[in-house]
Amino acid sequence: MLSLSQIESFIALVDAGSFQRAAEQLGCSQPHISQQIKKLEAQLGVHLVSRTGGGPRLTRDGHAFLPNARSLLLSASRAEQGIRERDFVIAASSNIGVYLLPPLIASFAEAHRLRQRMQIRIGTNREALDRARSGEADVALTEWSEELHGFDWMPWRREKLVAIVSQRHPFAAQTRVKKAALLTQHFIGGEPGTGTGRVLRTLFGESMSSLKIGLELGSTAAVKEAVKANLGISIVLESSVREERSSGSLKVLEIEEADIYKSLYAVLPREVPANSLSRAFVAHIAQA
Amino acid sequence: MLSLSQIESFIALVDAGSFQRAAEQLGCSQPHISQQIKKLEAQLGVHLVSRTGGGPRLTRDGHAFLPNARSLLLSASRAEQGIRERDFVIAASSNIGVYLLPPLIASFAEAHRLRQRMQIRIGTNREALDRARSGEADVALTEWSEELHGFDWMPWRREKLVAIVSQRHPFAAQTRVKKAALLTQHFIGGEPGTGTGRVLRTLFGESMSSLKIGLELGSTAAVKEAVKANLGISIVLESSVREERSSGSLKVLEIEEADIYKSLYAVLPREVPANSLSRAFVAHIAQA
DNA sequence: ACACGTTACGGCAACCGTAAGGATT
DNA sequence: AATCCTTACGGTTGCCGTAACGTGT
Repeated sequence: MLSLSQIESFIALVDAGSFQRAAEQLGCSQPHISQQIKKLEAQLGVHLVSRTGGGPRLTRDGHAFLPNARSLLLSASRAEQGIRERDFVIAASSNIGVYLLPPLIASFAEAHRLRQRMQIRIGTNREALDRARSGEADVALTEWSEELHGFDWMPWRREKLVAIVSQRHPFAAQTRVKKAALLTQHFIGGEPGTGTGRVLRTLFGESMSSLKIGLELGSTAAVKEAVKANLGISIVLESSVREERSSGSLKVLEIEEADIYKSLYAVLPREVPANSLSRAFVAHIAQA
Repeated sequence: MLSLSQIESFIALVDAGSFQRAAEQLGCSQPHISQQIKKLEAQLGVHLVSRTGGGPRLTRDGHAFLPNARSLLLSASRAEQGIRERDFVIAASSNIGVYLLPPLIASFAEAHRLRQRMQIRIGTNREALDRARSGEADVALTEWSEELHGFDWMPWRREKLVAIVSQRHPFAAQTRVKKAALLTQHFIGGEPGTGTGRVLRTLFGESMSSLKIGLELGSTAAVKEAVKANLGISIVLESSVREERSSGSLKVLEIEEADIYKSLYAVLPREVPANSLSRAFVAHIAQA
């Protein structure tokens, strides 16, 4: 196995033009350079430098090896650097990533004078969790969580859920709606596994089965469009319809008899130290 | 300083999916893998893998490091390979490279069943020597040589020198020319430092100064064209005008009173072992 | 209880320094 | 004689094995 310190000695020797100066350059003794080069030559099975007077001279083999040696040392330092300059990656469900994250990221980056670049990976809740699990992301922000060995998961916000209907819907004139009334309507579901189903289950309990789910769509954006087209009603995060509420393109109804909230979770590897950026980020969004 | 064997352990760990299998794969003990990874992590200042049950899992840092680690190991093996597959490089003066070398190379490659590729670097004699000296070439073939510390130089052929004149030249009808007659003609010189000057000096001795050198051109090809244009006469290697002699575009005259020859030299580093390809090549061209 | 990784420990080799010995100018 | 590299030598370090110990399923 080649050794990088031997390569380093070789490069230093070439650049310095003598064993002595190479030793000074690397801050070691001169015989050490001799040994390193000798080891390297033994390893490669060829002579790299000729020492026959008038200073060391690269042999043909040495010349052939030199560019490879340089690039090897370079990629080594790049590999070492790279790990400290890697981006900070947040995996989020689309709801969170689209509607909640942008301002949080902005304030976090400003508060921490962040020099690192940040990336957001938006996907389903499942994908976000998998990204944290596989190490592809530093932290996952999801709408539900589960026990994962080696991972901490903590709620960082409670988001209010509201019912939405189109302007032409019978409920459009109301600002509130009774729980029971929802059961009479065609219901449009969003991304499977967002946890909304769980919330509904706790909300409706036994009567859950009488809920008429007409459409199951892949994203909140799709759900909103379907509701605008008056295909049914839905329940979404309040913050995801802020825009439509003020423009009036959707009617937003508070659900009576029960404030229903969905907790949002942050998931990150347990071994991440308390003073890490990941933990700081979670702390930041939890208090924002 | 990063160590390649640590990187190797890391890659093996990732690929094998467990410390034990990585150890088997590398043929070492399992605790050794633990240590290597731990060292590597200490070196980088980050955790690369998380061991919290269910098999090792790459952390975010581990993921970021992985591609760099792979490429590092790859370039290391390439650097090691590369030196064994390097081309065999011959530096030659243009006369030799152009007029003598091609058939020699062909017969050498055939005789040795050469798997290596060969390269020829054609230049001046000075450049050829410098290329051998710097290690850019395995061997230099020149028309003269000098004492170089650490280098062997040996004559490998005596090439006959002949005078050339144009078809319209007064000497064109002759097949031989007297030494003294050359002094009456305008003389065209070739590449400076080819050694022809030295040959002429031994040929003419004291009368050298009466030689009328009209043109000093950069290459033998240029000299031949100038002679064809009847701008003067010249003295060149016999083998460099074989073509023109048979086509009649130049008249070739033997020089009377003295067979004049130029010795051709092979120069190669002294440390090159006797069983090397370089030595074999020199031996081959010397007896061809 | 079992599988898997870590820690503890010991022998041995390799590292890397100082000091002495060639070789070349 | 001076300069530069190599060789010789010794102390320390670190490698890498076996064996015992944690830890999580």
